[in-house]
Formats: sequence, C-alpha cells, structure tokens
Amino acid sequence: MRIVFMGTPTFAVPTLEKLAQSSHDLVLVVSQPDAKRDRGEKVKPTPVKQKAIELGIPVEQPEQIKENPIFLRALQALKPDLIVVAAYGKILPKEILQLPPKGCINIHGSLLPKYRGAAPIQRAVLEGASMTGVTLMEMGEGLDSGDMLACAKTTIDGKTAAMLHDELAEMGAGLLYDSLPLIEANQMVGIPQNHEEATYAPMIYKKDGLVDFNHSAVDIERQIRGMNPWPRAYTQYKGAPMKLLAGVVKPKITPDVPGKILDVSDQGIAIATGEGILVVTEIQMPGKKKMPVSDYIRGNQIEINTILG
RNA sequence: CGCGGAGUGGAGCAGCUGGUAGCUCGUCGGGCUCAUAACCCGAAGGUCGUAGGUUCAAAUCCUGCCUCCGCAA
Repeated sequence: MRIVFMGTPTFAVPTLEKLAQSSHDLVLVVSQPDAKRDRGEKVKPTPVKQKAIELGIPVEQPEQIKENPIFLRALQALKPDLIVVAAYGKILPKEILQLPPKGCINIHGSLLPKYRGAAPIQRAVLEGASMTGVTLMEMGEGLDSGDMLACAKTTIDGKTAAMLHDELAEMGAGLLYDSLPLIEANQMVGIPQNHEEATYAPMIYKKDGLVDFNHSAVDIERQIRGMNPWPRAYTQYKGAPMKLLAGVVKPKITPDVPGKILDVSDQGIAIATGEGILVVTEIQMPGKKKMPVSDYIRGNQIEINTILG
C-alpha cells in the first residue's frame, strides 16, 4: 500500500518508525510547521519531521490544511491507499478524509469513547482512571467519534502521564503495524462507539498545574502525575515557583491549614491538604534541576509552618 | 538576537569587595551503646565546566565556547 503519515509530536514518532519498517510505501510525511520556538532563539522542527528526515522520507508542512488546493492536489497526485494520523494537531477536511480508498486511520491515546480530544492521557491520570489504552479508529466527521477498529489496554497504577505517553505511543505503533495486513485485505471491521458514554479530554493549560491544597491529597497526587511532564504541578514557596514532581499520600491525621508545611525530612515535605497529608518527595525550584527533597535540603532550607500557594 | 538562573570533592550548597577552598549529607576506619537512620573521634576524596586574558597572585575580575535549568512562547 501507498501510505501517507500525518503526525507532529513525539507521541507519533514510534508509529512513523513502524511504518517505515513495514513493507509498504511510506510516500509522504505531513507535520505541523516549524513555528515552535524553544529557549533562546532556535526554531526546532517537529519531532516527526526530525525522524522523517532521519529516515529519508519527504515531509510536507502546510500552514493550513483546510481549503488548501495546492496541498490537496499534491496529496491526490501521490495516490495514497491509506492515511495514518497520530496527533497531527489539526482537523482534516472532508476532501482529505475521503481521498484514500482504505480510509484515514487515527491512533488515539485513550479507550474510546472515553477521553475524546486533545489530552486523553493526562485526563485519564487526573481523574484516577484505573485503565487506559490506545484505540485505532476510522476518521470521519466529528471529534474522535469514528468507528473503532482495534484497541489495546494498560493499567495506570502510579504511572505518570509521561510514562503512559511513551507506553501508549509504542502500543499504538505496534497495534497499527499489526493491523496493516487486515487493513490491506479490507478485513478490518469498524465498531461504532457508544456515543452515550463519550467523555471529553480538553487541552491542558499551564494554569492546570497550579495546585489547590484545598483539594484532597489523593487528587493532588494525581495532578502531580497527570501534569508530568507538562506543565507540572506547581505552587509557590515564599514567592518562588516550586514544582512538585512526586509525592505520596498519607492518611489524614489532624486537620490543619491546607498548604501548610507540617514537616520536612529526608522522607519529603509533608503538606496539609483539604483531606489527608501529601508528602512531596521530589521537587524543582527555578533554575535548579529536579531533585529528591532529601538532596534539596542538604544545601537549602525549607521552613516548617510555611503556607504554600 | 525574547528574559533569566546555574556549572566548586559521591549528593546538595557556601565562598565570588582576588592571596592556593568550607558547610550539611554520604563514604571508609575507630569508639560509645542492649540497640539505632542516634552520638563521639579520625580519614579519604576537589587541576573550583572549558579555552584564553588582566594580575606578583583568580574559584573569585574580563572575553569566547560547551552543558544544564526556570520564565515566556
């Protein structure tokens, strides 16, 4: 089959690699423009573009994908049998969705119909779901609402969103790879989603990382894991932003002012919350590296009774 | 040219109004103790990111480079 791949962030990279390894013709990779800036003055290509270059596959980066006749014609000229999409970042117009005979297949980082949308992995962690996974679906009109072709599951346990991200990226890549023969033979059967059970996973913003200590320790610990690697759960310690990178929940002992530091030791920083105590074990201060609290307090002070936030 | 912080013994930091380096922890040895992540004594371990410059003398001042990180996007 002639395949076009569309993707942008690192989540899509494993799938790109798998496609490149397959016996099919990966004729084009489409990714977002390089507009993103990093620290300093650098303009970095997207992770997918970098990998595509490494693999020697042509890359297109249309500024806009809708109502772009030039791009559409170029795509038509390639006569792709299949378009695979993984976290591309833009809604595809109907003309493109209808272009390949085998359709457009999307890899989504959740067990549909749960967590449709931009941030499925993080939302699953934040809400304390026990399982998550990846779903292969036929793309149609509507956000992540197409028929499901296959899925794979994993447990969340104490994993961070970052860990799940990597795991699901690989899982999705493998799932797609294994499905290619069936797709080619038109033996994939789409199962409609139960739209009644659909939930949405809106995009995460920087402010979603701000910790509210009135919440329970359980929720905050989930926030720490869900906001990893970005934007990270953060609070303020004496006016300086303090990122909370890992923590454990202790059962409630006696109620105290939420956000108050109750104890500091090699075990971590014990903080009162709306319900229970959160012992933060790993932090990062501005300009510093991430480090275990036990390391941090070797050369820095954290005062007990300070109110965070 | 977006703003900014930082690179010092294994870890985290201090020293930076120039005169060959200090703290906490860890490590090793010894002691005390019924015992201990406790306490006491002692030891090892650093060409102070890198290349130059200024100087009688630089971790400390100046310049280039490398690396790490926070903010903003």
